Amino acid sequence: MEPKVTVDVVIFTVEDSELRVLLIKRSKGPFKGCWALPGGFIETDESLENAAKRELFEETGVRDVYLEQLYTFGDPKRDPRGRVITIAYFALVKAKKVVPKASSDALETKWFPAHDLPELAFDHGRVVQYAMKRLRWKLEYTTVGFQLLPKKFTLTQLQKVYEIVFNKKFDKRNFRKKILSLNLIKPTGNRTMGVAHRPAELYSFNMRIGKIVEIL
Amino acid sequence: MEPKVTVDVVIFTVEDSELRVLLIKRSKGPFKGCWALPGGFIETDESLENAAKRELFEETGVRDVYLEQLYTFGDPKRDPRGRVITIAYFALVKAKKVVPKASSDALETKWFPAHDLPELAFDHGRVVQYAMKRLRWKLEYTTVGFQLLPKKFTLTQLQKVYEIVFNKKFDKRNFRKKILSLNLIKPTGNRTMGVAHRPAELYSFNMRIGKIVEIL
DNA sequence: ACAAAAGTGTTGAGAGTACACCCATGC
DNA sequence: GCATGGGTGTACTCTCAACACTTTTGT
Repeated sequence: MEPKVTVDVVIFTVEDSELRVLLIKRSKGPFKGCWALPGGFIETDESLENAAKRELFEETGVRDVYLEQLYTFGDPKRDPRGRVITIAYFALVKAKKVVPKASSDALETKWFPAHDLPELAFDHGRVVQYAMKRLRWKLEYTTVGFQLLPKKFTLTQLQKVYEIVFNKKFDKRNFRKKILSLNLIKPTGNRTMGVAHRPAELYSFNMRIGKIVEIL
Repeated sequence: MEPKVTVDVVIFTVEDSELRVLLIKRSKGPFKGCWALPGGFIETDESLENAAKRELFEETGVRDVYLEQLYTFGDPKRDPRGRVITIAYFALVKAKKVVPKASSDALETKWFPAHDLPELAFDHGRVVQYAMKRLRWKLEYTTVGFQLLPKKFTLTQLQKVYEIVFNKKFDKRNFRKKILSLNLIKPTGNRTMGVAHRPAELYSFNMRIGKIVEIL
């Protein structure tokens, strides 16, 4: 008896000073009506990464975002239908690009605050916890954080992303000193406009979009 | 058409000042007669981790060693028989404990130097490369290194493990200062005996066997 | 003028790195 | 007594953390 294989994707974004996860309300199968991670069975002749990209696109309409394999969950009892193994991925998207859509699997698709999730189907609660641990690690030791921001961004926006993910404040001067010393971003010469205070310099990431650097 | 699912285990040890990987010579199926990682199909009602432990025990006769999930490889073309997804694990064992055995899958079981491997079946070459990257990382940021040593060990033995895995020399004084400042090990009061030079203090790991600590 | 966020330097503590000699034992 | 690995301290550099005020804009 062969097991079935699915991919599930933990899709993160930062919006309104909050870390959010995209969930779907299941329209069929076990846990019908329950919130769950977007995902589905892999197709023949489709690599695991492509399956994850396909699921991501079906739920959010975005392509070309940061995506990495997270962990494979295979407890024999994790799905009441029988043996189902899931390869979990995690993705970072820019909030504005996403148009959550309903699909054949989902009655509804919605962003939830990562720190206040509903009960999830299967072992998806554990999967999200694991993804958040990985996200913190990645933000600390690589440049994935830029994936959550638009092409041009202010240092304050960047700092906010870090503060939201780590759920703690950083010192403004130290943060800026550290970031600038890494030579990963450069000022564009443009500034924010129409704000009721001093305008901020807009920076851009030096690397080609999607390139992730380890900063150990 | 459901995919098949296997687990493969990259088993490392350190012996004779060398990092080694355990390989089997395949007795059947594709790549018959070729060297490959130990592994096999998962059984119904067996968790992924238990499947990996079972494979490890079948090939080496050891239990209760360090084992962690590495990555899942699922390229549609990785196995000529059809769609086979493999969940790779990596394990660290103490060389002396292992009695490589032949098994139903293997004509022969042998340790190979990690830096001089033969051509491997499937995509196992890539799997081993990935495992070595993870091993270096783990050794740098956690205490898994102790898994490769006997209960009592000298600081020089410990340093050798690090030098072998990283393939570079460390300064003796700095290494000892660093290790001792972490308070992970304590002197046992015993010393090496019968050596043609000054005997060395034997240390032991503070934590219960198998406990891994992050040292970020 | 006032509210609101942008921007900017210095100091002290701790960690990492480089480096050379004496010690205890077996033969 | 000599060969072999065991064991030890100091000085410099660099990174991280703590800390407060001035600037620019819109209203």
